[in-house]
Amino acid sequence: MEKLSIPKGTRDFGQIESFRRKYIIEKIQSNFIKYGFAPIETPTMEHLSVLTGKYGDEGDQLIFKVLNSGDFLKKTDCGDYDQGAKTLLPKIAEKGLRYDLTVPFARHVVMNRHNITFPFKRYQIQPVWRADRPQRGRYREFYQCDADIIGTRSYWNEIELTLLIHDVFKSLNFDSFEVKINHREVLFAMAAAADLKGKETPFCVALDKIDKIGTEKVLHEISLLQGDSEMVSKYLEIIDADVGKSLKIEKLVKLTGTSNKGFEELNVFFKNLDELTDRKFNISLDFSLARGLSYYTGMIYEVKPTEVNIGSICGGGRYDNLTGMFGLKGMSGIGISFGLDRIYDVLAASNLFPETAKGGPKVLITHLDTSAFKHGIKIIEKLRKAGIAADLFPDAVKIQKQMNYANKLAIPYVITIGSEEISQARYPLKSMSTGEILTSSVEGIIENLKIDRF
RNA sequence: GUGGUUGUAGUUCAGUUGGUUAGAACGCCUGAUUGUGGUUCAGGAGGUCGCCGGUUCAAGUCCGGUCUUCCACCCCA
Repeated sequence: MEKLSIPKGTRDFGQIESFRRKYIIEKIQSNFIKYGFAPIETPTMEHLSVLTGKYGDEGDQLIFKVLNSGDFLKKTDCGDYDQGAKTLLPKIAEKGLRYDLTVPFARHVVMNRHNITFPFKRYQIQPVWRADRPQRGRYREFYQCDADIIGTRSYWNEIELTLLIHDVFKSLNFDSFEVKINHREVLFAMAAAADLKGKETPFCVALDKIDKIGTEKVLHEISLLQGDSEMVSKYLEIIDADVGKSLKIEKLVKLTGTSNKGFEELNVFFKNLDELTDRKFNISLDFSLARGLSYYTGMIYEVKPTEVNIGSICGGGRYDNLTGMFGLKGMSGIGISFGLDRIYDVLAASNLFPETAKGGPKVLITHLDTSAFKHGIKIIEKLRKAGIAADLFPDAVKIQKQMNYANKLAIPYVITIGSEEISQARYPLKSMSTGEILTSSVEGIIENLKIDRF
């Protein structure tokens, strides 16, 4: 028989991993709720017509397609085969696994537009699938945690989501991250002023790589686009300049000779952020930040860990016409997406999971004979009613084995029951870390466990 | 999608220019130890060397394919 395995880029999560993932999800979710978002869920599969064409040609290739059920070759003939995959595909597959949560969300909004009250705030925490080649921090199945506000253009949305980013990472005790801000309109102005109109995308893609490949190579890559290289090298100077945000904006306005609403919105954003909150932020204005997804039209942001090299762990931005792809125009919105799997990797690398994020019982009841086991059932009922995660060792085996079980599972407390305990109704509560034993009534044990006395 | 890389016990890894019965450490199981775990000691189980094919008297070792791992591109959470 073949060796058992799981598909490339997918993973099993053991008990500790699962519990830790739940811990992160719980923190993100409670912050979403605190900020007034309510959940929705969408199906794992969407029609390919919903998914394709929304992520660019590259993206379309990375969508997992679902083969039609039954005889999927029924609608095809030899000619289709000769024409190649592009012709054949729509005839054998009409569904695909969702690639992100934003496009299904847009579809949901358009489908339910008459029942939705705008502005609509929803959050969504579900897995997505990409047929990418796996790498560090890059999986074929991974979770996104999205929060979007759609149907409003208020400057407050940008502020609110920024505060949300702060609060989420704060609640995870994680502070070595940097929030980067930019604006799509500013990028367009930069491209236009450098004679690169119509080549915005390759311009942005090249600019975005500045951290990775350095200014020299970025300059070279952009020079291949045949724009105004001198202008571009001045951009790079401003990007590197160690000056305040408003001055940076001012310099770029002067250089490009244009001042569209992007520049203005950035100014307003930073001014408001300073006025409205005393939260400590590592937040910067980075004119090289581009972000891949093409549907963004306004402010964009990205969160990168500063001490772990794993790419971005959170990103988002404003889009003016997300639902336009499904025929509903004039619906502005803004969204954010936390990458659960990468956040997990970063917290693991930084050793930031609390001891409590491991699950399992808090106390194990061990027993010396069958009557002790039966008595244990009564005790465990009381413990569980009191809300204590408790377990009763299920088999009649030597006490060493039972202790060993508690030890292996890192169960912090053990109660041992024998004939003496039954007759006196007092039980020894042992701390597995210190070895100390406290003997008391069941009520006393419950009290001790609730406050972690020792 | 392009280029490279990895695969031997549950885990981390040895394994010489192809040559008898493939090793270690840790982990696991049993006992020393019939009401209290972690230490120690003694013993034990566990591998068709990723899979398929080829070269050879002989393949864990060489060759081809395939899958997998990780990495660099592309792109991205």
